[in-house]
Amino acid sequence: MTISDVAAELGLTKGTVSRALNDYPDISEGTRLRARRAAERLGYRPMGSAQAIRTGRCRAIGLVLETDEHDAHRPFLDLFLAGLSDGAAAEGWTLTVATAPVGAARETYQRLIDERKADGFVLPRTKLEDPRVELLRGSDVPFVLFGGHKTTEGCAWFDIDGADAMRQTAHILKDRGHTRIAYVGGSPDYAYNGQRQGGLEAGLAECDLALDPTLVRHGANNRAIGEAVTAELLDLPEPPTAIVFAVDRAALGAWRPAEARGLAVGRDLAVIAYDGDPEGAFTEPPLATWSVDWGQAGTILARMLIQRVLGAPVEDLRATMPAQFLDRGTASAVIPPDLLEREAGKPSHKGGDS
Amino acid sequence: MTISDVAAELGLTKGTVSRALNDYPDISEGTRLRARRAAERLGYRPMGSAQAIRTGRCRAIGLVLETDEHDAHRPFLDLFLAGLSDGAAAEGWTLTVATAPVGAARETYQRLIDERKADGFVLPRTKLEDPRVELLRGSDVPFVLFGGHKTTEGCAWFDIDGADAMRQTAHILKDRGHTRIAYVGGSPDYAYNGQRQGGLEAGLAECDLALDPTLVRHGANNRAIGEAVTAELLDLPEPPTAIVFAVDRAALGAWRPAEARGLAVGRDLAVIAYDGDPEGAFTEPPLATWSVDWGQAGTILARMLIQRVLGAPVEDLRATMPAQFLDRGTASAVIPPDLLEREAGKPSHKGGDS
DNA sequence: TCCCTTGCCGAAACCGGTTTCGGCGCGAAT
DNA sequence: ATTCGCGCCGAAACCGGTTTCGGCAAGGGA
Repeated sequence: MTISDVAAELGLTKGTVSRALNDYPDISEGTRLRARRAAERLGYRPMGSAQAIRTGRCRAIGLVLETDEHDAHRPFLDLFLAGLSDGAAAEGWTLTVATAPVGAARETYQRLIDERKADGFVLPRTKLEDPRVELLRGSDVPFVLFGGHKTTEGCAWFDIDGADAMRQTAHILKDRGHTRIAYVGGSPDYAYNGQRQGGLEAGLAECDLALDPTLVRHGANNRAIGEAVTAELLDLPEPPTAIVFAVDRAALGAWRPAEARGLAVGRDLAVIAYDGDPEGAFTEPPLATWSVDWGQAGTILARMLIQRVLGAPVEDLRATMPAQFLDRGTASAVIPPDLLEREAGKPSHKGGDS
Repeated sequence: MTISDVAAELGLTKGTVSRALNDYPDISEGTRLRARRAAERLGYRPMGSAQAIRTGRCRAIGLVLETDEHDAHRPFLDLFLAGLSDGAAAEGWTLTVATAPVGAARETYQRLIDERKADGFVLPRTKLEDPRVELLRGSDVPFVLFGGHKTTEGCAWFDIDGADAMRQTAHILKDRGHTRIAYVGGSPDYAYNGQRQGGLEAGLAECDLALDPTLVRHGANNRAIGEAVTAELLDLPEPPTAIVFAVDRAALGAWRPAEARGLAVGRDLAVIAYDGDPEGAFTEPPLATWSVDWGQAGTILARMLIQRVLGAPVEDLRATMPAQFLDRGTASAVIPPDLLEREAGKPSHKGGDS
């Protein structure tokens, strides 16, 4: 079923039908309707490749997933893909997905670009220094960043407002009596790390508190490192009463060292993290965390990229989305006010450790 | 950089260059080489859409992921995609991914077919009764099943040999002294369920054992149901000493009811499951399970689909791959031989339940 | 010498759309 | 009665490839 078939059915030329279906102004309303009905009735849909050749657009958004990073598991990949797919489908676009070892990503992008398998790209997990940005900018291919970058000049971007989440985290912990609050960051290659720490510091400042440098750690992006760092923090002469993790998977490592020191997470030690990893729902108590709506993020990114391909200026294509706080058990550790008053900087909950 | 540019560079016509690059027999070896070198040097790559319009193939394999089933999380989706992508890239193909609510999948397929965004489809998680099969067969679109189907006539398919895994499971448990072995199946809509149960029965038969119908349960495909079923089994007058789960996520529900009855998983109760879910590595003790190499499965499926699109008969496109046993802690519960001899069908490990 | 292969390439049609250009027919303005 | 403008559509070029067809030149056999 081609456009010529539709045209023959109507006694028109294919050019006219094409213009009718694409809402050209030099087509009478009657003809436009007849064409639309005939296309519908005959089940005609334009072949993507055929229009791509003339319009230069294949109406596909590209997504290259970099495999390798073994600690970077993706529990939300399906949701993210669903969001992207929905956003694309809403405009009649589709999704071209490829994977590449982190080193060889360049060739993968290049092939997709050269063969015109995608009109632009969504860049997930952008790093502060990200070779993909230079590559795409150099090839003059539209793209949208998902995450921060050292310079966003000339870039469209989308991000979750992790800074604000952490700012609110400070208030939450302050309201529950905490003053000695530790921060455990993730991988320093990504912008989220600085953003979340900065947000926490800003929030603490609003509470007339400061982030104690001795209570700050970095590079914890998995459970094992999370355990080590938690142990380190709890063994300080003045250990924190609350630990804020930049990454859920690191926070999952808080239990063992805490229990080994006679502390119950959620009662003696408050833990708040970020990501909304589903595993956090199965801990005891469940992990309080800031969850990200990956589906909606995908939809927004798809929409932004399509706008970008269609010519929207990058300045109009920048947005953030708030994370949502899941106020679960690990955040309910409260420092009683009376304790606060008489305490003088000493740990208030030294428990059953030897 | 189009083929005309390459032709101009060489003083040839684009038709000649096209034939040279596509190994037509009426091109001299010298010209073929010159064309190849020039294309390489100029960085020419044929635009996919342009060749699709004439050849009828866009060199893309389609994958539609059905969202909805909230219990069907996909911890291996990234690996599977990587495998598919690799297999596709090896032949110069790409991957078109879409998602759809399970009910509306039909329209999604139809759109991809009509717009020629894919030359064929990989059908993940095929069910015994699967409307996708009829749809694609009716539209005469090539596809490869990943999983069993009520009838594989006219279908290319690939599957993991879960039956053989379960057959071996029977031997493993028998060798460790177990005779009262329970089977907890997953969703009956899928072929794997019957395959795994059948494999277990076959293996038991080889050990001169039979699967006791009172120790068989069905429909456990998540942790909550796994807990309920485990509790039920352990409360039987003659409880099993080993439970075989068709699905890891159901097996994760074995711990709570076991501990509530004073039984330690891996010591008093053997558990063997299937899937290789990463969460199983973090239980105490870690879950013994049959793991599937999703990456390689994807690569094979991609290769098979491409062959199918290129005209290979379905009879040549059928294969299975073995699962690999991860002999971890939960399988090490052993029934001592002496106990076996003097016991008379009574539970040997009734523990601290009231 | 003539004819018939054979190897090799140019020319052009073709795929299924989009887009440009030109012209017909009609009503309104001069 | 022209002329002009405008609405509307046909005709044809065009996009970047693939594929078919025809023909030229060299070589071989009679």
